Amino acid sequence: MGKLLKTNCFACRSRSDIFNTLNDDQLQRIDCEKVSIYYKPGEVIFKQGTPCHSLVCITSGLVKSYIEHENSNDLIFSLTRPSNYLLMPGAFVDQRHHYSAVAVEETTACLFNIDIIVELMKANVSFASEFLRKASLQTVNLFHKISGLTQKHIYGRMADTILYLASSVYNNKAFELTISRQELADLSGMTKESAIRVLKKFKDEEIISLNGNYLEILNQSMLESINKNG
Amino acid sequence: MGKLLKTNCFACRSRSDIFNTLNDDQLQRIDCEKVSIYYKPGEVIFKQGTPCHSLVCITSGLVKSYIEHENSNDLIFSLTRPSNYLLMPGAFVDQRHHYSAVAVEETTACLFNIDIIVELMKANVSFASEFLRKASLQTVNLFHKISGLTQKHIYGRMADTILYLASSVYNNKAFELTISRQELADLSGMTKESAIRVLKKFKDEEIISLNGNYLEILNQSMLESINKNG
DNA sequence: CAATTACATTGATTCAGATCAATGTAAAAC
DNA sequence: GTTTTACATTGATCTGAATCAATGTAATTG
Repeated sequence: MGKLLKTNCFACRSRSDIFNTLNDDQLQRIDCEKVSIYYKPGEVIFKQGTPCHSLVCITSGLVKSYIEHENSNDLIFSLTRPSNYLLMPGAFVDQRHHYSAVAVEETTACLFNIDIIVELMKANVSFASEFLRKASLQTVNLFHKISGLTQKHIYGRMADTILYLASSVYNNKAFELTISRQELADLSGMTKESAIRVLKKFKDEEIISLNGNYLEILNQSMLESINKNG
Repeated sequence: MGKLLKTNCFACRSRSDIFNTLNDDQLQRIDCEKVSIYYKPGEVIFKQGTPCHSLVCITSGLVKSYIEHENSNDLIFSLTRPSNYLLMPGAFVDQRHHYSAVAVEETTACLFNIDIIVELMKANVSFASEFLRKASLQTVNLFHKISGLTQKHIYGRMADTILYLASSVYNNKAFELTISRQELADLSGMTKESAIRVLKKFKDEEIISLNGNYLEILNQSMLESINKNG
């Protein structure tokens, strides 16, 4: 599970902006300490319920973060691209992961021991407040997710997912999906069958075009309206 | 909306434990700066979408925190008792409240300007890390809430709510409800009518007793089992 | 290249829980 | 003490989305 890689924090193009607050000595410290790992699609980065040791920064690829349920579908609450890291609120509560993280595409990530991160937060106030800012952003996003899941119907939820993919994951109105229909469903809090039916409806109404995994938003404003009202 | 009260942080019996990390000078600072307010049941403490200026510490009473939806029911994600404060992730993101807070019982609260809180976090590492710990706990609780809302049926969700009320709100297996049936429903992510029907079923099955607003848990283990599996 | 395996699609059916519609109850206001 | 108003309860009906059941399609494997 994961192949070791050689990397350098100073030259890193996928460095998370929270590390910009560190001075050279501090950056040196995490550079020495870090472990860089390669994951194949489908490989587990960490699993819900397990002890939480490391801060994970994604340096290439795509990762899904999801809440696991015993006899029910997973709920993906976030897809993470390079320069972002996987937040671990459990690190400050019960030292357990409260969700699972799995590579969706080929992924590389740097792991930093959480004790060193805590140490740096104590030594560097800007680093700590940047960290709190990111943690708060995640919480705000969770409020948004709860809101969507409880208030909206499947059409609105899928519209939200498509807009999220275009704006935050593939950064384009047209993209080749690297996630499955099941994952599209898990992102939208519905079953695979419902996801397929909703996508078909959007296609029939020429809101999107979809051929295999190639998706293009044809009517953005309609999609936004469905997201808001449906 | 709210009557001014005279209080003292040093002698306060309802002081949040995050303030225990402060030295006397720092405590003096927040004591001088704070504003203490009385709220009647139903009064708004802050409203979703409005600018976020203050950290709110509850010193007596009970407060509901809920996500508002335009044409749909509210979703209460937390009830807050004294010694706890209302977290405001928006303060570090977009300076907006992402949920509303309303007094359920007669409530008093102390408001601290967020700038002073941020200043103290910079001056006092323990205070900052205690703050991050509380924020992380809230996030973990939100994961739990999402999980329950998407995975469980109404019986499991109401069982969760009753157990939450007994363990974290009224601190007793038997209690006089100070929240309405609608609020019970908003806590459990269902309609008022469904909440009433579920409560009736629990009563018929002698899992709880319920007379008016007096609720008693008769079969705790059954309730836990429904919470887990239903 | 046939066979296995994983993923995608479509239709038929079911059901949990919402909505709609009264009616009951009790506290507060005049 | 009657009226108003808010909250609680119950039953009937409806419906969105899940589940169940095939079948289709494409990629991988021996």
